Amino acid sequence: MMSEELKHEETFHERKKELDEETLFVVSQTFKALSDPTRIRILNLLCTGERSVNDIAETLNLSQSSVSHQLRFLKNLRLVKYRRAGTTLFYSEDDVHVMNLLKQAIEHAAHH
Amino acid sequence: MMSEELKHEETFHERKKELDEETLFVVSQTFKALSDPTRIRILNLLCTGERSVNDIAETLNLSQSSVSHQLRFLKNLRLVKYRRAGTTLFYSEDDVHVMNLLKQAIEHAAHH
DNA sequence: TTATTATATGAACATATGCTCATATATAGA
DNA sequence: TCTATATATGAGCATATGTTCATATAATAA
Repeated sequence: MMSEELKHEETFHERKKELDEETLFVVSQTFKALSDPTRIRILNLLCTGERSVNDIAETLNLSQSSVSHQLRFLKNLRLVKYRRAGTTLFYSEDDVHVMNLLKQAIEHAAHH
Repeated sequence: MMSEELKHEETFHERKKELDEETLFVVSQTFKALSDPTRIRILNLLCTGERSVNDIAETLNLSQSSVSHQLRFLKNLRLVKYRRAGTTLFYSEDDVHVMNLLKQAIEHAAHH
């Protein structure tokens, strides 16, 4: 029989179910990125191809500052990348898997 | 040529790209539910079958109150449901699609 | 160099979020 | 009825979040 000290520990069978802190952090951060309407609109726009910051701001009717802040957020998570052309930065998607999660959710929501 | 008033409106070709407010709200709410470590742990636990509130709290080392609050949140979004057995409420998952999004993200995060 | 254009950044602010604590409610049994 | 157990709820609090405003930085052209 198990000792008192061990009775709350996981058995081999249960162990794989619990998520380690690293995975938990990455997953929550990923979904956090997709939990804001502004970021969703930006990512959804980038689905159609690369766009400059001002282009995004004008197309989505957002302030340049707001877009820039959100792009920094998305870039820190490596969900977007950019290339420079003179003074203009063209942002584009950089994580196929996360974009897929977004597309699935949009598809599902739109069909209801 | 287009009038000044119409120059910023969407053409037929562009229209389907922009998300309507309803879709935007549903998608952001869905991902918001998945953006918190506590809720992720709860949902991940419910993947293995129904669980009582206290069971969840003890298994995940969370307070009863915290679990109850989060379950209310998840229930409002219809991501979980419950059945009563005496004074005990057994919660279980109630949205296969969202659970799938979670599983995909966990799989992807764990493989890196 | 100076001016212009595009973008980034930090501070300030209002709102949202998640937790704890105390307490309320609900069901079952004695 | 009274008691015990399981869960729900509201208030309060600390922290996180997203926006705006003003300004800084970077690249280019004159």
